[in-house]
Amino acid sequence: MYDQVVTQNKNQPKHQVLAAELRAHIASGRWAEGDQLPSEAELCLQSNASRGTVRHALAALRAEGLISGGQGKPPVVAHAVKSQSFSTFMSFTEWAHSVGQEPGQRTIELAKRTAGEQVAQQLQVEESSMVVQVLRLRLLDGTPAMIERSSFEPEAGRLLFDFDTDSGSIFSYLREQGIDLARGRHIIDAVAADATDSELLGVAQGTPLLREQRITSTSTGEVLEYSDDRYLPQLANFTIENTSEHRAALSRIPSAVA
Amino acid sequence: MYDQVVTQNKNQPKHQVLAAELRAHIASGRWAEGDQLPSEAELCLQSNASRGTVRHALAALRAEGLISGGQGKPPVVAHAVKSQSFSTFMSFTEWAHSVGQEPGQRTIELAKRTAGEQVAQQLQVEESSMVVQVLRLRLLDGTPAMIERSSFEPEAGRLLFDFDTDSGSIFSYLREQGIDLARGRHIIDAVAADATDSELLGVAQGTPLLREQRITSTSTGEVLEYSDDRYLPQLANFTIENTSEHRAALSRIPSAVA
DNA sequence: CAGGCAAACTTGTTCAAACAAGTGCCAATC
DNA sequence: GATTGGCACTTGTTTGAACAAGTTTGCCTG
Repeated sequence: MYDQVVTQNKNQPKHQVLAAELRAHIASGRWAEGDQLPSEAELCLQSNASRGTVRHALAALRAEGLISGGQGKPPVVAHAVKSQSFSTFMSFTEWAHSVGQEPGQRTIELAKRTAGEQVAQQLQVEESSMVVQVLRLRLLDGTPAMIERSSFEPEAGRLLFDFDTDSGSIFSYLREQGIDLARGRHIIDAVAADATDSELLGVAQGTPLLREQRITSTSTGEVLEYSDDRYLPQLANFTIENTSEHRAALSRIPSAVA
Repeated sequence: MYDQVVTQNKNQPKHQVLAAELRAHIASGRWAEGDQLPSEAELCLQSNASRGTVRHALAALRAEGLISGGQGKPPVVAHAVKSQSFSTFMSFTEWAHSVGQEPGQRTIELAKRTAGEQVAQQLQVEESSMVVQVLRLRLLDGTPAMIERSSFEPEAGRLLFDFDTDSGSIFSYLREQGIDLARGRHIIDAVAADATDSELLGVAQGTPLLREQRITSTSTGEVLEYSDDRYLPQLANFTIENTSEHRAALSRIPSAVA
């Protein structure tokens, strides 16, 4: 069973290292759904950590819904939707790889233009401000899967003119360039495929698409990106679990009556 | 500022009581977005709890995305999507009330019938098993907002024949009857309005609807309900936030190529 | 053989101490 | 006036102890 010694990473707290290792064991299938984890006492011995530290790591996994259980019994692996790391969730490319599919992208347009009303509102700039916009078709295993319309505030966006947007992940590239992409807000609804969508995805106009609007901010809250991603719903969905013990952070939000 | 003394509730741990009180302060608007919470030292004094207990409560709020911040500074209220409690998320009626809207419902049908392939699969029963099904139109402030198709395994479902399904929340009623509704799984995608949807919601067939498929289980994992809820997307969406520090429990899931 | 009870084991909660690391403010110096 | 350093304050991590509460196992008795 769990016999790997936790190695203290100087840059990372012990509880985070342990949580990551436990996640890896679950992700690798070593502990399958329904399997019981080692007891806290065992984890303490094997990780050379105090019980408080072990519990701290387990609490993180509980909050993610990865494990569950109750007093008197070691935790079990939940029949779990695996939670996805920040970057896996934010980057289509990374996500596709993580689910064993080949990501692809075709850039339709990269432009600098005035924001317009909606983009201005989301990026918290003036309507007449210049922003950088990208329109891309994203593919999974060669199949068109999603249309991505991203708008960037100009400082971050100008970096994209030095990047081959057909090569992969803008999110990863910007992070490599030192841009602080740290927070995301995701609004999920449904829209009808417009003319561009229908042409690129190869579906009829009006076809229901699963839309994710994503707002990406720095760790201090400055908005850097607003993106409108439209998925073919037969190719992807969003899934979450909640329990009476742990709230799901997902909220159902009412909109104004049209 | 925070001057209310935390009262120890014998049935609830101190850290949960404190977390609930902090949530209430935020929800009431007493602490607005961006406002700083009292320091941990102050919270310890005022709640008569140890620093560990205070941090435990704050950790829960962090995991929900309700507060954020870093070392050396007290937490601030995030520009937060408020997380919703288990029951608020699972019950349309309770959710509507929580967002200040008047819920309504009109039962189209309550029936006992054989499950059929998809319901059987989701409820983990045989296709020829009898299940109880409800079709309802749900309204917000008198406006049609959602079509709900729920299927219950027979033990729980038979209780519904003694319940006025036009009066409110099935979820709440079943819980009051002692049914252990403790876990939920939610799959969000988009579908085209079918003939029933279009008639009840007053939209054209093929209109994109935001679909939430919900599977409700007991705390030990027995599936009790499968529901297919279809929202008018202009009336509701699902929103979540994630950060590089705290994963969102929501996952993007690929489906098989059609 | 079945049921009940006690003991051992397990997780959940609370408290406290110590140290690390980050923030902010004030005073001194250039 | 600007910059730097020091100090007080703040949060983050780790450890450990004690107790509560739940689970499991083994043994004994009917």
